[in-house]
Amino acid sequence: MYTGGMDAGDIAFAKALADDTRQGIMRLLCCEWLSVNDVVGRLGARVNQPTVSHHLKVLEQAGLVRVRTEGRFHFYTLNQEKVTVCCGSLMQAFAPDFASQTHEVRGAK
Amino acid sequence: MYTGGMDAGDIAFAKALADDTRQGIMRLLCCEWLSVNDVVGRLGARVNQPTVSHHLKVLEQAGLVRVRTEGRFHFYTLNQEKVTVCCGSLMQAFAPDFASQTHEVRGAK
DNA sequence: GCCAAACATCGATATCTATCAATACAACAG
DNA sequence: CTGTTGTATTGATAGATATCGATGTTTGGC
Repeated sequence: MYTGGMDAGDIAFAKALADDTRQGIMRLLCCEWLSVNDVVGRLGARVNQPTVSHHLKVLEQAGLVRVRTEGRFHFYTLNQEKVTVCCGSLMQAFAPDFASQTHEVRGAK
Repeated sequence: MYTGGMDAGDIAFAKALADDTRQGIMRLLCCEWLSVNDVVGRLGARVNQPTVSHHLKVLEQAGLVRVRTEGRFHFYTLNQEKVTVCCGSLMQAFAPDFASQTHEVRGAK
């Protein structure tokens, strides 16, 4: 453990992205709202429900997905603004010579 | 393991970033060339040499650092173009609604 | 109230990874 | 050639995490 840095946000963002299954889920949630079982279904028989729930929780705690509860269904979608902010932060930290075109994010929550 | 995606580059990039110590090293190497012992020294007494060598190897295999050998010294520096390309790729995949301002990278190797 | 569906949580396990001490390797100095 | 310095590699270990079966919890239908 390093514990000498200041922005834990970049670490949390990178950790959330550092898994194949999670990136697969993120692709599914990129442009639509899906329920947990929808995600399970689209991932095929490779992953089952508790695993998907676990990954969605990780993504939620990293602020990378939005959740909307409707009855007994929990719908998730990707938080593209968060992705944009984090990529911008990474650019500023690790590619300052290329970060001139600052990504403007209006109302990023 | 998911094994259903196509671009392993984003995974490798995220995994390389998903560690505090490695991000600390990346910050040091962002804008200058440093030898391994230079990095060890600047990290204070928190991490020692084999650990730094290990992290540098991980970063190198991810294409995130450039190496220049001079005598018995190995100098490393951050590859900002690679960071830029990977952030752009992440934006295209996970924030397509915000990825309009495509980051132009000339001669990114 | 009862059952089924959707989802979360728990417990166990296997794999991965970060770390360090010890050692090997390479280059330079004498 | 010998000793020293800079770095890489090895082996061992502790901690993290991805996965799944089993179970708990909540909601809706009857």
